[in-house]
Amino acid sequence: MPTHSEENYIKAIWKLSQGENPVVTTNSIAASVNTKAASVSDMLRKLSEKKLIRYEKYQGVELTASGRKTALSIVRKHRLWEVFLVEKLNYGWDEVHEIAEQLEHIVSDNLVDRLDLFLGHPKVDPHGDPIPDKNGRISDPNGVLLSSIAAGQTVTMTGVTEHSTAFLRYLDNHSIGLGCKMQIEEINSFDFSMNVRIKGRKAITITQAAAKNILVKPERSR
Amino acid sequence: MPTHSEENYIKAIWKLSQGENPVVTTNSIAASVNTKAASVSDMLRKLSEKKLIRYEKYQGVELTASGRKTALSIVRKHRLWEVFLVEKLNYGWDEVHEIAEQLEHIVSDNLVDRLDLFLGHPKVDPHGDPIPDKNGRISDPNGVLLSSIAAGQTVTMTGVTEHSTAFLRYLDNHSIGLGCKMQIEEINSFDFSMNVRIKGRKAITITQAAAKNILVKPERSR
DNA sequence: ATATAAATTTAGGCAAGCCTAAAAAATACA
DNA sequence: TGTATTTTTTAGGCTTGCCTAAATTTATAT
Ligand SMILES: [Mn+2]
Ligand SMILES: [Mn+2]
Ligand SMILES: [Mn+2]
Ligand SMILES: [Mn+2]
Repeated sequence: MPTHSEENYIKAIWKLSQGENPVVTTNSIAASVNTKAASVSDMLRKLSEKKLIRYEKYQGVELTASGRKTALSIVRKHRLWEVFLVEKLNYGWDEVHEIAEQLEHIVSDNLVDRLDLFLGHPKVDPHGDPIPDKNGRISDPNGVLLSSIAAGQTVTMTGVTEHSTAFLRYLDNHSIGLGCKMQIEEINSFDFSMNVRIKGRKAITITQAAAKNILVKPERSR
Repeated sequence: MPTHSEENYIKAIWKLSQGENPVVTTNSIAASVNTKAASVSDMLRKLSEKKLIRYEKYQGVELTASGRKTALSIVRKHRLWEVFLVEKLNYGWDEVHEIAEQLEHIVSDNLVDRLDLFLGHPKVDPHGDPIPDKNGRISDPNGVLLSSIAAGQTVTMTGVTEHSTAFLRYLDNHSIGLGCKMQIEEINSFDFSMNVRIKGRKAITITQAAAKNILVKPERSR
């Protein structure tokens, strides 16, 4: 059984490996788990001995199959608990991360199964991130960046790529959330901000910075 | 903030102090938290420095007001999570202890408040144990031992004083649970076992050993 | 009152996780 | 291609929480 701390490292490595490059650096892990690079080196040696990562000194690190399985089990718990907090305890999607960060370490396979059932087998968490199944299978993030959509298209919001409280509150304040159906009316050619109309509301402007962090699914076109 | 381990010690000391003698011994704590007496001595020094306990070497230990408050906050979380597990996730009352033992350490006052609300402000946990309020006020255990009841009386079960899986399963197998209304038909003078009829079922025999661990409330007599 | 036994504390040590400072390797760049 | 910079690892140390063995205190029983 990995320790609380090992789990945090494994999850961090998994997250960092989701970008283009699956090989993860010591410094990026340190930033991610809020420690110093020296502590990361210690931990990498340990995780390597436990065969959870492949590790060559100075060459970065990659999860093994076993490490990936561990990571996905933690991600599954994290996201299911987030659903619980939002759906059952009425938390806002900007408030749940810290608590889920703790709850993800509760050890009981059976508990996860029952929680999943209680929540109705949700497919995504409150941020639109897919929830891995109990075998560690996870679907691809569903959507493309809003910033890549052309004027005239209609899209439905499916997720965010940035989870900061500031950004999520910003979306709340503009009443933008998962499932919003919106039409891109115009893209300002100066700053690439978008004029967007959300189904039956007055149009709003979304800066490109924001649009780069919003995932949407285009209306199936013909 | 107390650590995970400190919380377990504080809660153990509180539990042990609930008997007749509020002063708790090193060995009893060791047994309770599954460590050795030497480790307990270490921890007592530390808790004493933090003013959570009053501690005189060789003289046993007592919680301070601050320690008691800490203990009751953990107990509150433990019992609320047990209610959640039984009421919402359909666990049996014999299955929840280990998981609640972990969940009780999740840090978030707000979470506890919301959980309490979600559960409908329960007054007792699945074992009939009272749930402290957010200010650390806790009501007395509600009931007297079934073994102290005279033949002829009618009582309602309100709790158990033993939480082992074996005992709780034994009660399940006899369909004895919280809220059962039962009439003591006869007490066998040889072994003090009780013939008990549960409202509308055939009579069963409860050994004195079992009756000593069952809490009941006598029907208000005249 | 002693002697023995039991309970408790102290001494010394170990593993996990973290840290800072110094050394070493990799990379950038002139 | 060699030097400067950045990244990473190693060395040495600290705290927490645990352990065993030894010392000390308290309780029990002649
Ligand atoms: Mn975490
Ligand atoms: Mn999420
Ligand atoms: Mn616990
Ligand atoms: Mn309970």
